[in-house]
Amino acid sequence: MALRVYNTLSARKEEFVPLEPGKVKMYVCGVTVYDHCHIGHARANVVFDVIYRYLRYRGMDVTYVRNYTDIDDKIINRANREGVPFHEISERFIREFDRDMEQLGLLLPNVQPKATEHVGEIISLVQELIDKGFAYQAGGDVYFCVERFDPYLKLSKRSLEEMQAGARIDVDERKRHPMDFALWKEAKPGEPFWESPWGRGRPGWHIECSAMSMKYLGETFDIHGGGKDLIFPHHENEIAQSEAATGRRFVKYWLHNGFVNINSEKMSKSLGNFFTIKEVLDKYDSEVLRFFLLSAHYRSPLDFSDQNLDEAEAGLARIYKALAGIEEVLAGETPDSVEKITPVSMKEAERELHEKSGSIRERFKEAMDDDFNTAQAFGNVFDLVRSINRVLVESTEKSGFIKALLADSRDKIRGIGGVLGILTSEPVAYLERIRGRKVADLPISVDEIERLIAERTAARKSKDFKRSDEIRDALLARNIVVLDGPQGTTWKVK
RNA sequence: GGCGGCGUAGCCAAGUGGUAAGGCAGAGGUCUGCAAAACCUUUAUUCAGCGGUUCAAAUCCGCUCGCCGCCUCCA
Repeated sequence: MALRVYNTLSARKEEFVPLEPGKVKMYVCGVTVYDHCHIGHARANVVFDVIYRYLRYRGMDVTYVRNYTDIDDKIINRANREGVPFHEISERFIREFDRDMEQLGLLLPNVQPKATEHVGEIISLVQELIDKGFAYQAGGDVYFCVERFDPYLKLSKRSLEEMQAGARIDVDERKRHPMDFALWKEAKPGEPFWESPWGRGRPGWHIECSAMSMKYLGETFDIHGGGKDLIFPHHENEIAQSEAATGRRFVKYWLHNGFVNINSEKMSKSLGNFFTIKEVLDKYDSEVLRFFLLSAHYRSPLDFSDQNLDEAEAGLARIYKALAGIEEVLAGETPDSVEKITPVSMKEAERELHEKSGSIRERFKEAMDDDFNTAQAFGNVFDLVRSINRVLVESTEKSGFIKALLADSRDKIRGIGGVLGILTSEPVAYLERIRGRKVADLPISVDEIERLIAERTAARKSKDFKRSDEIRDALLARNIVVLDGPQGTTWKVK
């Protein structure tokens, strides 16, 4: 079965055929480093991280490039506000970005180029556009001439007339057409600058991505990704600059992720309705956030709320609990491969698990091959989790076959988790980590809880259920739920 | 104003022509000293509404209502 991806350019799902068999060249727009990253940035980066992982899982050799735009008006504005050099701002937020992405468990791209380290390439590209008549100098600025590039707006599927009809576009008499955009900007006094054939200035926004993507991936490459809000103008302008310069198709597949919403409204800086990654990770485990971000299809809007995060936490815990249950049964054993064992007979639940475990990889591939349908993939995983739980409870005698079957299921779930960047922890450790995080917010210590539970266990032993229930109620009143099991009593935070 | 998207159970969310995945929450049962957890069963004759095409539609077409996005920096 073939991988199919939704291409913004054609507005339909297409079979994914890399330009060079077995090799994928992928560029994703990173961030302009002038502020902290919010959950919207987290989504974009997690989504493309999963796409990167999945392509590799599918056996492709992927070259993944993600840039830092480290020179831009916003960076300069912030630097002026704080009275520091612009690179102090960009360096600070590159560090912040790197830390956020590391905490989110992202794989590192192969190349993470910075705009300021590619000014030479940018200048050459601008010069080429001027030489070919697609750009013109106006004072110390250089503009791209949109009317000269016929396919302009093919990605966002609009026309120049439509764009101007209701739009508020800054009138700049130096531009030949109101939609012309800057490739190079003249430096105002006090602003950072590079020497160029047009005087001292800096790159415009957009040109850095054309220059860097083509430098590392070639004039034509497979995948270019980013948030939906980059379709216009950023990606549209990248197409114009790149294709005008090379005369060749720039990108084969354009992939765009949907927004994170707050109360159905786009999370954005200007609305002020955003949460930074750091804030959310103070409250939720990074795997919970990843699981949440992947619980909807990447192109759909995703509503961010505490309730939704709590539900994600509960869902992820369900998977981890099943894995913990398997570890408990195996008790460190490594059973033989399940294929090598022929059971004498199978109970209904075992037969079901055998079948579901046997088909899970195929179903995962099917879901992911359909435009990276992670939500569907989770459905399949939960389906398997239910079968695991059933066997854990119903098959009281854990034969070698059952152990092998459980170990096999565990390995497959972890394998899938690896592609999605979740389920990377030891189950018990994860569950304790989550619990510890919650208990830290309660006015009770782990020591005290365990002391009370020990007291209750003693009471139960002597059949003093009144005292035992008193303790349980007292703990419950402080949000601690007591769980009695065959192996003894455990507890969790409500 | 122009262009585009979305509307599936209490909530979240898959499903683009063949008769509604999954998660959370809820109810009943098994288990338990009683609970909880886990498991089992159960919760949408129906996919915003109204028409149309078809043997067959949540899925295709038209209209209406509601929500959102882009057109300005934005993942």
